[in-house]
Parts: sequence; C-alpha cells; structure tokens
Amino acid sequence: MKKYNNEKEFLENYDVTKFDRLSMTTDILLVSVSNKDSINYRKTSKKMISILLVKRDEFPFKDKWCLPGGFLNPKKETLDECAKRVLKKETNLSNIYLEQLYTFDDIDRDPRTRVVSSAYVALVDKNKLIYELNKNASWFDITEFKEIDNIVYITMNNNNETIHFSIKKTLIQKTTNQYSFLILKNESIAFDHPKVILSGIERIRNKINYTDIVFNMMPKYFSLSELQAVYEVILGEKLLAPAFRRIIANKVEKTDKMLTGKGHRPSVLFKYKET
Amino acid sequence: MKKYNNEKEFLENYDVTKFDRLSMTTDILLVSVSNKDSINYRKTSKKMISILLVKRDEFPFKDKWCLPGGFLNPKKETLDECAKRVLKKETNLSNIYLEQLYTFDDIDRDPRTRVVSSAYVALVDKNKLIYELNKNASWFDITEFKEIDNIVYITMNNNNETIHFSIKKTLIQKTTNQYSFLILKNESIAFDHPKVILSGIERIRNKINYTDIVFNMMPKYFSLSELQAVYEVILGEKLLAPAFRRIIANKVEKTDKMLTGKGHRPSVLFKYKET
DNA sequence: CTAATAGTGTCTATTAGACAGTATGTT
DNA sequence: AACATACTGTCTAATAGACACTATTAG
Repeated sequence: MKKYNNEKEFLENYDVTKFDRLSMTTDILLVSVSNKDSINYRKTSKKMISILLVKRDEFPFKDKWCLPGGFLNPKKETLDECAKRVLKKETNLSNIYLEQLYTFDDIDRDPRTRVVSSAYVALVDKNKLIYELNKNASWFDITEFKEIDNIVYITMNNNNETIHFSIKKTLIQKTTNQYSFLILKNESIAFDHPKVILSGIERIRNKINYTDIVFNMMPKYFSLSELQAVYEVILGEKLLAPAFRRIIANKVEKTDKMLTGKGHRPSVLFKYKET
Repeated sequence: MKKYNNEKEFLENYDVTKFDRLSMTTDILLVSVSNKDSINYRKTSKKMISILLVKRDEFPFKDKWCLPGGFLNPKKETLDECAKRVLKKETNLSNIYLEQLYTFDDIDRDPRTRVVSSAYVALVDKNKLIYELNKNASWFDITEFKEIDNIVYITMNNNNETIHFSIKKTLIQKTTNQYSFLILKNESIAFDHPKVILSGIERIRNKINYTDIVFNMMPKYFSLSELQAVYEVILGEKLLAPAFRRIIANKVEKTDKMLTGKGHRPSVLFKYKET
C-alpha cells in the first residue's frame, strides 16, 4: 500500500472505486387519518389510518403499488433532503413531520441491483393537502389490522381496490422485543414495502404514548372525542374517556369554538398546546 | 425511454450506472460498564459507561480515535452481517446484542467521497471478552457526561489518554423531541463519531426504562445493588433502593449464590429471568 | 321525547416516592 | 465495636381504572 505524508496528499490520490458502490433511496410512509362516515346521522364517523401509495408505471414491479420514494443524489443531497424532495413532489407541502424509520437493506430487495433504502415516516393531516394528488398516487385506508400468533394481517382500501398482505414476526431479541419480518402473502405491493408499512405503524404506535406525535395528524382545531378516536385507531384498543382526558389535559388548550350539527351535544374544540 | 415487454427483459437490460452510486459503512458503538475501584476497602466501586474505540493508523483521520467499523460489501452482505463481521473482528464474539441506531449521511462526513454509514449499538459485558483486544483498540470510560443549556460535554479516559468533546443539541421537532447535533469541540475523534456516541447513549438511556436492555451488559450473576448502579450511571441520576427493587423484581430471579468479602453485609446474587 | 355523544365527579385500585429501621458481613 | 452496605416494612402521594351521573343537541 502506498504511503502518504499527509491527509491532503492522501485525499488527492484517493481512488473512489476502491470499494464497491451501491445505490440508495428513501421510501416514505406518509400516514394520516380518515373518517369512515356512518349512515345514521347521529353516529360519529369511525377513524381509520390512511397511507399514501403510488402505482408504479415502470419496471420493476410495474403496476404494483409502492411507497413514494426516490433515488438519493449522492453528490449533493442528504437522505433527509431526498425525503423532503419526494414529499414535496407528492404532496406539494414542505412542512411535514418527518422521521427516519429504519434502513432496509435485504440484498435482493430490489431486482435491479443492490439498493439500500432509508425509510422515513411522515405524518400529515390529509385535509391540509389542498392540491390534487399526482395521478398515480392514492390514499389507502387501513380497514383491518390484526395480529394473531405473531402474524400480522393488513387490509387496505382506496375507492377501487382492496389490498391484503400478511407478515410473520419472529422474535430475535428477547430483551428488547426485536422482531424480524417475513412477508407471507403479498400480491399488490412492490419491493419490501409491506415491511416498511408495518414497522412504520408500529413506530407511531410506540411513540403515541410518550410523545405528542399524534398532533401532526390532527387539524388545528379538534374535539377531545376525535382525538381519542385517533389514539384508539392507532393503539388498536378502546380507551376510557375520563382517563384519556386527564392524560392529555396538559397537552391541549380549550378554544371558544364549538362543533355543532351532530345530533347530540356539541363538543368544545381544542388545539395543541405548544409549551 | 426504451419500452420493455416484461420485467425479465427490463432487468436483463438494466444499466446499473443509471444512478450515481456511493459507498456504505457500518460503525459500531460497543458499550459496556466498568468499575472504578475505590481506595477504601469497604466502599463499593462506582460504575462507568465504557465504549470501545480504535486508533486509526491510516488516512483519513490518521492517529485519531474512531468507532470500529467497516465498508459494506454490496454484493453479498447485509448491514447487519457487516456489523457482526466488524464485531467479531474486534471482540472475537458472535452473540452480542446489536441494534441499528441511525443512518448518518452528512455529505462531507467522510473526506474521501460520499460515504453513508448505518450506525449500530452493541452491548456486552466486557469481562466476557476472554481474548485480548486488537492492538489499536481500547476501552474508554466515560468519566463525565453532562448537559447544560442543550450542550452536552463528554469526557472519556483509557489508561493513557483523556478525550473531550462537546455537542450542541438543537430542537427540530417539538412534538417528538427530535434534536439535531452539531459538534462544537472535538480534537480526538474521527468522522462524525461524536454524534454517534451521543445518540447511542441516549438510545440506551431511553430503552433502559421500558425494556430489559440492561441485562446485555450484566454478567450472568449480579447483585441488585450492582444492577441499580448500572441503571444509575446510564440514567445519570440516583434511584431509591426500595422502589428500584420493586420495579425490577419480576425481571430477575434469586439464586443461592452470595457475594461476600466486601466489608459489609453480603448480597444475594440474582440472574436475569427469561420468561 | 329519543338517541346519541359530551363531559364530569368520585370511588377504588395500583403504583411510585420517601424514610426509617433491621441485618450482616470485614477489619 | 465501627463502618458500610444489604434489604425490608410501612406510610404517604400520585396516578390509573371504572362507573355512574349530568348536559346538550338534532330530529
């Protein structure tokens, strides 16, 4: 190996082809909540988790759905910037909650060549998206999410199509409950994106109890019942109203707005209290 | 753009140079705990967090300390496998707790070329390492770790050398307490590794309260006082013994072993209860 | 009036914090 | 005996769970 006298000299002679190189992408799990309206005018609408998928119009995985994503430009872009660029392209918004989720790197996750992907979770209130979505993009509502014997079954709907997949979770670290994921059934989603979807939803579920992450999916003004319904759909369980109100009391601020016209007592609207 | 009839045809004609490529590495923050023995034979030894650093003998950053790491072989290795390979090389052990921490990707973090690094946290009881360390590797004890006005000051020692650095934390996400890190002062550590060290320690600190992560750093048999001391050094605060014992009671199992010879009442040894 | 949800008061059960006290080894 | 830590009992404070009750609207 050649010897250099200083770092400058070393760098001037550095051969970038010395190590094999690869491509990187970011994939973004953009999550929001939707209302499933009821027929009965009195009943309140149920909440569902929604995620944005894009129909691929090119190979590989042509005609399958995938998460919005894009290749990293290694010369001038960080992963965060790349994720923001993709989000801007899909939603026309710049100020969206964004968090690095996990770097997915199965060797054959992309049939073209080795592509490592840093996945991000993004949260938005989808009613804030005033522009129309790109023509290949569509919101899917998660209508079923259940875990039985370490197998997770997920069903999603847009207005035309139902997607179903299942993932087997295998415990690989008892001390910290780390699981590895194996896709059991999946006919509609490209790459390893079912794993990204599951691990993103689990991330939100974990964080909802010890952070204020939920407010990134809420409109500016909301009732406590609505907020509770969002907690319930993310946690996958019913909560008791008095306890819930006690816990979030110091995170929200009462306004003088009311939500009326619902066939029952109107609710006071609150907003997120930024301390 | 050329049209293909099916995925197979597309893949056969795929040009891997279509997107710019880059290199990836894994860097490993290997964490353990040490005893700082007291002069007084009665006093119990204080615990310190220890991390493994390696002295670089090549450019760039020649003669600086860095985390053990290595380039990913994109043809046949996952990031996890790469991390395990590095750990095996440094510790001669294969069954070490390992967890992906974060993917660091500042554009100029490596002066050679664009190198994105997926950092891992690894935990071990360093007394289990029966072989000698590689000649460039050394355990550093963290002797100071304090945060004042969002600046974190860290001091580390091996037997010859003291390393000091400081990092400024800037809140970038109020809802989830996300911070960006800026290295303020650092003369001894290569790359962006000060950031990796801080974010790894914070990860452990977060997880110690809701997982059993701590037992990856403990010997097979330990007293509850020792265990408490490890919690205290990781959390950076004193705990009350009765409360601590209540909380960890169902995570540990009493053995019939005792720890004697300490100039005070001997302690019962416990082991981790895997349920 | 009725159906439906909004919102609160209060009792109980569980968990966390604090402190004082007893136990038991080494020198 | 003196010191130092190991370990436990118990009181109190805070938090969580449960349920019953009152309030208020559209139709």
